[in-house]
Amino acid sequence: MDQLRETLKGHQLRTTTCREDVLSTFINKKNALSHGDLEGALGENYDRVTIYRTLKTFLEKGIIHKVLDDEGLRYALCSHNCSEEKHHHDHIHFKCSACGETNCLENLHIPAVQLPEGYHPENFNLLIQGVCPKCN
Amino acid sequence: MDQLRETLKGHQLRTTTCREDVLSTFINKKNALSHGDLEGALGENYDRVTIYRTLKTFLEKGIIHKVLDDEGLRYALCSHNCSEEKHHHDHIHFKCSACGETNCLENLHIPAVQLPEGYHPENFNLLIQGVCPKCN
DNA sequence: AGCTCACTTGCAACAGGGTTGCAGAATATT
DNA sequence: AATATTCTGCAACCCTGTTGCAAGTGAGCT
Ligand SMILES: [Mn+2]
Ligand SMILES: [Mn+2]
Ligand SMILES: [Zn+2]
Ligand SMILES: [Zn+2]
Repeated sequence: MDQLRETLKGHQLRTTTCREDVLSTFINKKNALSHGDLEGALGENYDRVTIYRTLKTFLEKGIIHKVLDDEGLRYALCSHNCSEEKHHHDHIHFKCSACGETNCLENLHIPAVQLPEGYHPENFNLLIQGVCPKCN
Repeated sequence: MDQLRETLKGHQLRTTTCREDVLSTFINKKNALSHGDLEGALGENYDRVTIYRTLKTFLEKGIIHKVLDDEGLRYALCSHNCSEEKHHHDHIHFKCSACGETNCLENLHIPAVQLPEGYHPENFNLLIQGVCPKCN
């Protein structure tokens, strides 16, 4: 609980109950969350718009990162300390077609790809869909 | 023009001007297109809903495939003959942050990944963002 | 060519996701 | 406690995508 305040403070963010709750939701549920997920978990306490703005703020500050998905965006905690300037994510995301959860596979990073002449890659995003260990 | 009819017929689809126009738009522009792109190109001729339904039909029949994107879905032609049952796509998509175009890199396929025990992968989707040859 | 039936389209209406402006509330600082 | 700054809630709005239904069209057959 004080951990949360530390994290927020560390990113120059004021401590508000909404930010604490959103952050602790990300920490408790381990998987990637959509805005809808958060609204489901916290919707009675906070306005939709506030949750949107909290996500946007967390994104900018490097607290969470986007997770691509074939049916809408999700977000997950940045494990390493990402900053406002630099997100460094080269890990793989796995979406289970059975339980629907999307998870970061933090220690599996995306293999290097030899691109043709002239391409300057900056950012990689690999989503693998299939069945996760819990569901097979 | 007769090529289009052939393709549609080959997928058990009736020939309609909307389907012909959507298909030829995909063929002419080489890059991945969103519904909005198509609406921009053909919107005066067809209703939005019809374009949505055309995309859905083409998807189901294996004429086009989804392209993941951090700001909404796009679609691109399937190069190999995909069917209603089986899409086989393991190629990389590249999105240029300068011109905004997303393209299939058909001959670059996604490198194999060694997943931990218990994961059963079925589908891979790799999006690389950066600057394309035209824009650097 | 004309008939028929199944499929396709346009329209209207709706649901969901996401954004913006602004006034009031809460936070951090003094 | 007073202040400046930031954050929240609300309302309004736009964009994307879906559904139901009636009218229109395509393809196969006579
Ligand atoms: Mn991740
Ligand atoms: Mn492709
Ligand atoms: Zn699962
Ligand atoms: Zn470019």
